[in-house]
Parts: sequence; structure tokens; C-alpha cells
Amino acid sequence: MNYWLLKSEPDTYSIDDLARDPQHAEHWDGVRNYQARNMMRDQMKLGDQAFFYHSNCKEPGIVGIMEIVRESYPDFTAHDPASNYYDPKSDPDNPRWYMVDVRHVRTLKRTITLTELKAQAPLAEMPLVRRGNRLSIMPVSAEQWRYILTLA
DNA sequence: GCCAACGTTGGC
DNA sequence: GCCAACGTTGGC
Repeated sequence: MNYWLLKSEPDTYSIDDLARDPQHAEHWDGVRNYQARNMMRDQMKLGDQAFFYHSNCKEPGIVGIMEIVRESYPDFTAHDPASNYYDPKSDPDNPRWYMVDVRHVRTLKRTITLTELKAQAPLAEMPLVRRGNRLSIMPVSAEQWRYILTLA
């Protein structure tokens, strides 16, 4: 099993939105970066777990845990002109972008803030805490996963 | 709102 | 294939 960290801006889609969904599950759409797409498309497997990370907000950090409940399939929002994620260059017959389905596992009692994560020596290698990293999907090692959970 | 860092685009 | 210009991300 693999572990991941998925970023979302809470103003757009928050952990509460996911928890509120009747199925507690949603498609993770709008990934428009090739590196992130490749990881999602090629390495994200059913049953993998992922941290839900709130970005670009007052208190950026890890707020919850999700599980991958459907492996990658074409991101239909890329072909919807009304969508913010519309990509006219993506051919529906040869989709450029993919998404997975995630299920809410639990919301942490508190946010593990980016500031706090940056202060942890065992997490120094995480792309998240490294300068200038903007990947919206990144792998988390089993060691890092366990360590982060001890902070919660 | 600022701006550094990074990815993408497209002319050449 | 290079690289300047531009757009986006996301912390602060």
C-alpha cells in the first residue's frame, strides 16, 4: 500500500465538503500538472491512503485522511467548457487528464500545520516542506506517514 | 496583495 | 532544442 498527500484549497473544496458528501466520497478532479497526473494515474492504487492538505489558506496543513476507492480514469471536467478545469487541448478520445475517487476516512482533531511539519527533522525530505515545491500530489513514505500521525 | 519559484508555451 | 515571456501556485 502507498501513502500520498493531496492538496486542495479549502475555499474550493475542503475536508468538510468531503465529509459532508452522502457517500463521504468524491472524485479528485482538476489535477492539471503532468508530474502529479503521472503519479495519480500510474501509482495510485485502490486502498492507498492519503492526507488531505489545505493549501492557500489561513492555516495551511494536514487536516484529515482519505482512502483511494477508485483508481484513475479520465477527468471529465477537462472536456466541460463550463468547468474551471476545462482544457480545450485535451482530446476526449485521448484524455490528457485523470482523476481518482477518494473516500473520507477521518478528520483530524486539529490541523497539523505546515509550520509544525517544517520543524520536524524526520520530515525534512518531504517535498512539501522544501522550498518552492508546488506539487499538488506527492508520495509520502510509510515512515513519514506514521510519524505524522504521532503528531496528530 | 506580494512575490519567489516553478511549469508551460511558443517563436526562433 | 533553447529560452524568454507568461501564467500559476501558494506561503507569508
